[in-house]
Amino acid sequence: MAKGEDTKAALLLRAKQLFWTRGYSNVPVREIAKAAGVDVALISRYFGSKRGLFEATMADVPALDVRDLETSEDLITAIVDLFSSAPRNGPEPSPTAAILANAGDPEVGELVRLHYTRKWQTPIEKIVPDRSKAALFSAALLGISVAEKALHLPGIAPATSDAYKAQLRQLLAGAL
Amino acid sequence: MAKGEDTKAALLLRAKQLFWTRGYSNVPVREIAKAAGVDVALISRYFGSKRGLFEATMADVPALDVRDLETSEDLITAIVDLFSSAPRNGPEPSPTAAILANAGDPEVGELVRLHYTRKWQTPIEKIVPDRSKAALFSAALLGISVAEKALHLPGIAPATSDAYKAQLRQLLAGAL
DNA sequence: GATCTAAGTCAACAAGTGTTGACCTTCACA
DNA sequence: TGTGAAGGTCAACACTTGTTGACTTAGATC
Repeated sequence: MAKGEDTKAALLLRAKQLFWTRGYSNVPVREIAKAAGVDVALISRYFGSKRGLFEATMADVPALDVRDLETSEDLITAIVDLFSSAPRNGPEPSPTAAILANAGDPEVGELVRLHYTRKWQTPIEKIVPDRSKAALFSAALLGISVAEKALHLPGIAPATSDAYKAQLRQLLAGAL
Repeated sequence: MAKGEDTKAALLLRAKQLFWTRGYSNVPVREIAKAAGVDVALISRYFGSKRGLFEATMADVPALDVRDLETSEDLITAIVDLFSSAPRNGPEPSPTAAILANAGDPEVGELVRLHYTRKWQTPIEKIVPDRSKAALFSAALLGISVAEKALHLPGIAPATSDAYKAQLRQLLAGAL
């Protein structure tokens, strides 16, 4: 039973992998369907449209959880942990990559930017009341995450390294 | 005379404006030609192909000039100056925006990433010998520039403000 | 003025796009 | 066994894409 839910989930997973790495308009729906082992028409059936499928992938991204955090120091620790604990080569690519790949897209760019502010910047502002500082801080974080997980720039060490952690912590502390 | 050069320049300018904000594959060549007030076929004639035109826009970006810089302090000052002196609403969008909009593109992504390392990260490494630190530093810069010039995120003050400059300087200093 | 070349125009092409509607299959339930 | 719906398949649609080749125009050179 509930076979439909399985194909829905398969489509969603493949859509994340493709949309978030290559960008919304660079991925034909036929390719998503093929990767999911499913017919194209089912995308329209289950998600209404290609855009509907994309929206579903973004809706699936959890917001930064700051409920247990009090000070800026807590925030930095949490973020360094987050960066070093994230599954490095899992099947689901980083949502940060989604920003890089889609923020410029005329069709879904606005949606992506909205999700970024809602789920990342706004929570940070809860801990860092200075709006300008919080914006700068989260922007720097975005850059680092993007460079590491989407750009694959040379020179960025694995985030598990202690030396890297220390450098990251130092950079973040300087921003607050 | 040299009317051909004029249309070439017009095409290049419009291509920058469109490619760098919306991304390579989101911009049809017909739209570029229309914006330049020129026939589509001239893109193929003068630049060989759509991709050739894109490459021309990237080749036009100057590298970060670090010849007169010695210390990390010099570098920070130069960058803060660069950020606050850049024409904010000029016709040419920031090359940083080009990275955001195109780094994920399967067709031109590699080219864009190459330009980023060549023209931005490598010069920074000349001043900041620690490769890992330099990478983190330039990644943070990328994020800030992207957030300001391409994402238009809320909360990022105009870079001309003295308070913003001070915050930026502090963040950068923390990274080095 | 004739001639040659650079510059520009136009229509068409082949390929790929998202979406739809008609059809088939499977299976629980009466 | 018959019926209904849910899940899935297939071919076709209207549209947009980058590129090309044949054609026309403008300007300099002799």
